[in-house]
Amino acid sequence: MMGEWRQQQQQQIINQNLQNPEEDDGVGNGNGGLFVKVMTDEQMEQLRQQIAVYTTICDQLVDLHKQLSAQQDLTGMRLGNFYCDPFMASGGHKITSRQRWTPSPVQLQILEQIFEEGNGTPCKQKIKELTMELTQHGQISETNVYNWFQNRRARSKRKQSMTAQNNAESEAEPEVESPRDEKTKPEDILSFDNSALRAENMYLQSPELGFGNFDW
Amino acid sequence: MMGEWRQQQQQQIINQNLQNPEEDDGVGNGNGGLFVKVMTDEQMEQLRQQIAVYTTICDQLVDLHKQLSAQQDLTGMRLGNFYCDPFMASGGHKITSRQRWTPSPVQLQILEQIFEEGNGTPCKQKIKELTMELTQHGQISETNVYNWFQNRRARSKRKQSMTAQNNAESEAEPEVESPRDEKTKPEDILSFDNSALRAENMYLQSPELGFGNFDW
DNA sequence: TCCCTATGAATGAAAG
DNA sequence: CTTTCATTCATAGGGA
Repeated sequence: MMGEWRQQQQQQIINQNLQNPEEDDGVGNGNGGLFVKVMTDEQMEQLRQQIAVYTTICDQLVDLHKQLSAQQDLTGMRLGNFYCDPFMASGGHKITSRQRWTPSPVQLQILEQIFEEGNGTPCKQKIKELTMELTQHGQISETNVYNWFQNRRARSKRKQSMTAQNNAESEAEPEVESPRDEKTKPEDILSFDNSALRAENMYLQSPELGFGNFDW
Repeated sequence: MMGEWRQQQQQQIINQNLQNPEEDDGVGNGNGGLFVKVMTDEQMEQLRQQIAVYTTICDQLVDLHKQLSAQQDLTGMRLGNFYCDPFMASGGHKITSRQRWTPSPVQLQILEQIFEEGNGTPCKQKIKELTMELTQHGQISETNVYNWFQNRRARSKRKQSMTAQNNAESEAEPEVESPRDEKTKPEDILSFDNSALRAENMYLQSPELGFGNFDW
């Protein structure tokens, strides 16, 4: 049952944290791109483990939640959206003043995934479909989706050209500006499979979870 | 418990996260500790955010669970039976320690001067040049310059209209801003902080473990 | 220690 | 699509 949570798991988690403090020395100020960090295999492994721990935790929580909600899901509370419901105000105030759409974590995750899939500009039809799906996770309109993609793309682009722009004083421009989709990033040493993130909405719908795949 | 400090920051953190095509795994090989990875600041940031995403997910799941189980015991004893307690201090998880650029006096002076010159719109090219110049007076990136102008202009404008504020009437009601005390953070109904999590030191202590210890 | 203000940064939406 | 605007978030720094 839900009480099956292993405390030991916690212990284990905690034990994994014995990192190395130190490191920020010369790079204290955050100007992007010019500096690089160096990680040893060991550090990478540690990092990987920490993330794996999160994966596990999420997994278990999700499981727990499913059990719970299964045995009692008849109350007035909707479990689906635990993100901000635009109509429920806190402290009783401006119920309707939210003018700007704010993606819920789930929505964002989905959008991000679609975006990542490369198919740059989703056509009208797709947007419509997507909106349909996203609606299940909160208020959203097609315009929101459209704007989101527009912005996402524009910013992604800008950011990229900015990153590769740092030391380009000597050389004209390497290959910074490529006609390909921004789907391609310079080099992503650490690439997490966000399918695991999908898990967040899994507790709601998709029973299948992709927690095991952290193949980076 | 009177002067809590609200904190909500996950919302944003959750935002831009992964978007990388996965490629060489890099870490899987066990060729001894001599192998090192080089990461750019950007990549580091990305990693941070990815982890932060997990943190958030865990938080939310935990919260959801708590809501569920709490509901089982008794009824809405909590304020208004909101399933989410929007405000509540949390120990303050510094998941992402984003450093922020601070203009040096010289830089500021230069920027201010440019701004004064009226050319309100520093086109891209100019920004680039300006950045080049400013770099001689301290770390700075084009983004910084860009942001600076954006903010400078926006705030300048706002301040102006603020001064001309005539509708101090009680009924004017130009905007329906929250009646609760001014300083209270806006609705962060969305971000479930992990205070509850810590408060009961329940099953996990996820939030901090992820990043708190990994302060590279 | 706590709260407030100033301001760098993020981002939805709109204009161009 | 690209650039700009408006609003909001988050944090550094100051004051009591």
